[in-house]
Amino acid sequence: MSNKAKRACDRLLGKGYILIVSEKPKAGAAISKALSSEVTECRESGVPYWIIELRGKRYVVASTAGHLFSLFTRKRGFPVFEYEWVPRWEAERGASHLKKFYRVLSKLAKGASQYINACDYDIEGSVIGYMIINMLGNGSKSYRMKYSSLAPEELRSAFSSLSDMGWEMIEAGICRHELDWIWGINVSRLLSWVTRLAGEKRILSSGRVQSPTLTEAVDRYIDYMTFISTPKFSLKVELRADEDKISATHEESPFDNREVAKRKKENILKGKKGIITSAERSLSSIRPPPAFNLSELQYEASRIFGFSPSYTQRLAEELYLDALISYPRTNSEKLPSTIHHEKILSELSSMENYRSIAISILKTGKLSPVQGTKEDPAHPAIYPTGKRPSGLKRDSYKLYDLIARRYMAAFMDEAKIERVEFHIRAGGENLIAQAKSILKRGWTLSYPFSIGREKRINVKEGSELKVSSARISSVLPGKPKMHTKVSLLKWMETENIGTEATRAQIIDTLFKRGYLIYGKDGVKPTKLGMAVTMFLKEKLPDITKTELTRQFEERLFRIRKGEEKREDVVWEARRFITEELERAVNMEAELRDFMKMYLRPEVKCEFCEMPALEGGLCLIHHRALIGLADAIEKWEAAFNEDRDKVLAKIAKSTSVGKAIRDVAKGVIEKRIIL
DNA sequence: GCAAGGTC
Ligand SMILES: [Zn+2]
Repeated sequence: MSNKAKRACDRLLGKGYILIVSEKPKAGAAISKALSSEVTECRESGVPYWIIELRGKRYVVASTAGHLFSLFTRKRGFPVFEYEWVPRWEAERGASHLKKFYRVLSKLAKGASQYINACDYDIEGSVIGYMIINMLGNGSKSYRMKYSSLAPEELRSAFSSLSDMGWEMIEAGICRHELDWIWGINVSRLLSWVTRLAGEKRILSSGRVQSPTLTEAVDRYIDYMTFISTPKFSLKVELRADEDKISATHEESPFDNREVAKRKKENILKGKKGIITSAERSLSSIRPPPAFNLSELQYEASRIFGFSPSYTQRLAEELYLDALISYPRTNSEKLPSTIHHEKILSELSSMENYRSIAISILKTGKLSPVQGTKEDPAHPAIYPTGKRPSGLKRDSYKLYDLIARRYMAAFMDEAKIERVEFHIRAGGENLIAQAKSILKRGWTLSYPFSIGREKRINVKEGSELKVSSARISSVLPGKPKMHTKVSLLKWMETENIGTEATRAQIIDTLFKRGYLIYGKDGVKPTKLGMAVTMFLKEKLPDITKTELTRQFEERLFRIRKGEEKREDVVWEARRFITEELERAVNMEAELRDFMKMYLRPEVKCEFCEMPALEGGLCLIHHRALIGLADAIEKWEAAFNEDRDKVLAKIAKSTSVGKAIRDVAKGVIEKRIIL
């Protein structure tokens, strides 16, 4: 910025103004542009602000970059409840970029005659704006501007109907910060302390969101390791009709008993031939999926490209800052009509890859995209802005393409699929073969990632078939999948803990702390992760439950409605945590020994490195032994074989959990008894 | 140093 322009900005500021505080530079730019056609853009140390005149009054639209202040304590040890709001750049490593925002906002806030909090209209936005006005301002009157998208007409109407600051929402927001801080800092310190007593010096952490997530990963791992169920037997038959190969399944498959399956198989092989007795056709329509919210984008990018959730988030944030896509940290699956779809689509139509699709949408004349059910108080679903991407790295372009295609798909027709179920009679047995064909591609022309393959079978009623082969395989229904980063993220979403902006980050924290690692089947806990989880479960059971978040939300909601006071809620949390921690400290030796047992067990499990708890087994192998004892008779009946043979089968089966195989081997080798 | 929550 030239010195001349800078002087012009300073001169305008000298004449007095009302300060509008926005949450991010993009929002500030949008607000100033919506309110006036003559905007003076100013910049100090790289931080932009905008000056406009409206009906004889001067306004300065300024911006922060999220939270400028956070809770901080100087005190060591626990319990600790002495905290204060401080500028983040002073207190946090890695927050130095906020110093320039702090300086510009300090200067602008001092000279303002009034304030308008125009941060996102949600609980955090209320705190962000309030803190800036309260900590940096001069005490002048303040107002709230409420909008749920950056559409100019909405911003204009929000500006013309300002409300009071919304103190209840601010109080609820501050309370959220305090409760998370009190729980998180105190329990983290307790954990670190106990671990130090147990002879290991490390910084550990626990929190309302991360701890239930860790527990979920551990629980799933244990389920996976100890999985066994009653086997069933599928009977698959390969047939031929001239050129065509047809895969069919016995209509009673899977069978409970292998002998029964064997008899049927022999009947079919003996019969040698089959005949199509009937063909049932069914049509189904598949509606286009709605435009992405962040977690669906993370899910699909993981499924289709193998991107981790935090990688996807980083790429999406870069695309957003390049103005190629809209705000990505949204929960919304809705595309409101205030977005200029026609303009975006015609811009997309100038891009080679999207031309024919975008043109065909525009030709229909009705631009009413599918709407999803999920909502967001401050942002719509993710959509391309229409700006042409150039010079993007490969992965960034892949993600952009996914977003653009998903956006266009929302405007397109349903896809139509025909399924045919062929009934086959062979050797006196009834078989079924499934065919699937796509009658109309519809939206899948734009978003071809979720329709599946066609499976055509060119036969009709009365066609004769030859039996080529038949195969029995045992299956174990209900095998759990180990978590991946993205399935953990989905779990957090369904449990409604964390936010779009933080979930991927929090999962990465669990890895950074050394609680979780990636094994070949997915996410698994380390020894430390297991120790922390068991400690929390056994010694502080209330903290690992998502129930805590539910109670949190209820109390915060009551504060928002003015039915409860922040001080009372914080005081209660403080009393509760004091009691819990005092109780813990009184059992110092017990806690230390518990942690020691998990970190450096004196007596190890017969089969692994974990501590032996009962009968020489760790909790996982103990549970596996019980599972095996439960299942063994059903296996004997299903295979119609004696115990030794069945145990040998289980010890080799890759369908049961590893801990089940371990204990089966142990029983065979007479290291343990069943 | 530890939380969870914003955004660069
Ligand atoms: Zn074990």
